[in-house]
Amino acid sequence: MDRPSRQYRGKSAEQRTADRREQLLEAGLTVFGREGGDRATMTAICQEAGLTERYFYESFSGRDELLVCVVERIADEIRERALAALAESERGPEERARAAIAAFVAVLTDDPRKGRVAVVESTGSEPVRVRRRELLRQFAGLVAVESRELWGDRALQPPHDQIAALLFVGGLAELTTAWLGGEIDVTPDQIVEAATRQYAFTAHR
Amino acid sequence: MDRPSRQYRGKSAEQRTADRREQLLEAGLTVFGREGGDRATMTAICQEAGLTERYFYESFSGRDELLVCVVERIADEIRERALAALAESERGPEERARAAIAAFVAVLTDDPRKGRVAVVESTGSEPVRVRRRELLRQFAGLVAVESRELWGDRALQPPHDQIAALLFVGGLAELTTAWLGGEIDVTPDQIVEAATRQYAFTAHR
DNA sequence: CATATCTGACATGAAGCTCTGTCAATTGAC
DNA sequence: GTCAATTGACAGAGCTTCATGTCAGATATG
Repeated sequence: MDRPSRQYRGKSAEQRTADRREQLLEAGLTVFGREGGDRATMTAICQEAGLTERYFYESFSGRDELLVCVVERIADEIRERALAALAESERGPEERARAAIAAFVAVLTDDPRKGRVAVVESTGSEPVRVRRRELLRQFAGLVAVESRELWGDRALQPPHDQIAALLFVGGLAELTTAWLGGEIDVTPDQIVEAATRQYAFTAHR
Repeated sequence: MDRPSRQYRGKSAEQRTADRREQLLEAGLTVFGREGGDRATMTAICQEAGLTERYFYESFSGRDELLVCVVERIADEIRERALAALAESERGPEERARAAIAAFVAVLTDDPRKGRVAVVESTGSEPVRVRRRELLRQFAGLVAVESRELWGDRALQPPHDQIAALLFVGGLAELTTAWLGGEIDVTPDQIVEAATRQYAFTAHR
């Protein structure tokens, strides 16, 4: 009933809980990105985090909830950095698009774990896949809205804008996957260039 | 040492083995497509096929080998029907591309199990994912080769043709996924149309 | 019919994961 | 210093799957 909460190692109960949650998310990103979705078990993540399973349930209901959070944080970062890139960019439509795409690719290349999780492993387990789809649609919507800003009257009308956005986002994901897997010999710049070119064509009429 | 093989229910030992293999592949397609990659266990597949685990090992070394075979058969069918569509089509480059794309989409829509397996579930477990990537690259290469036939001198040079092909194939997969999941309100025709339009633009200079 | 092969149902053990519980050691509050 | 809160290590039950084994009944052959 009462709350026998007190300081421990100079931190409040809330801070400690938050710290452990952060440790678990970080460990989840590491294991998920390194070992893959199959081996990203609660046991493995707890071991990586140096915490007991008990603390897992303190912050998450189970494996899937954590993995979804991991994916979500990456999506947040991509969104933030892409929007920031758009805010900074003041040039023409195509240049603005290029800046946003470059920001997206940069997130995935700066931290390989994030790249693998976001683009490869996020399609593994069902709950994560569902969330991935929602996020992708969200980005597709963002792309569609931004297209209207960029192209004005020449922007596509629904549902053609959604179709174009999905074609664009899916293609970029596949291309990034191939690059992350070392299966195609291209530079991140070439990826950005090709994606920008395609976007510039498909996002308006 | 010797081969105590004989007829059983009017079939030879080889036929019976082949029949069971076929049953398992069919059951694998059904379970894989209905329940998803997580639940497509050997146990479940054997139950669906009405066979014992013993016969599983008769034809496959394990779960992954069967799932890879399932994916491969779908890929074969897509390849065959796409090439057949190209062979029948005698019109211009864009029309030929449309015919091939329509054949691809048709395979996935004629049998929803195949659609889900090929486009959604094939990204689940690692060995299947690896095979999926190989097949996608193969198709991307096919797209690249065909582009050279279609566009001649105006076709892209390596690695730009591979980049364009991956952007195209990945986008088509994502769009098809959204459609199969009922997340976007489009018709197969619209998918074919949008994909054709994009292909016609990105596959040459 | 007699015998060997083939089949399908069931049993079994090993392994991994989830989730709960126990308990000694550490740390902070009084 | 004393005591309660907190932590981390570990044990263990329950579950699912994998992989192999057993065995009675069905089927073909002579």
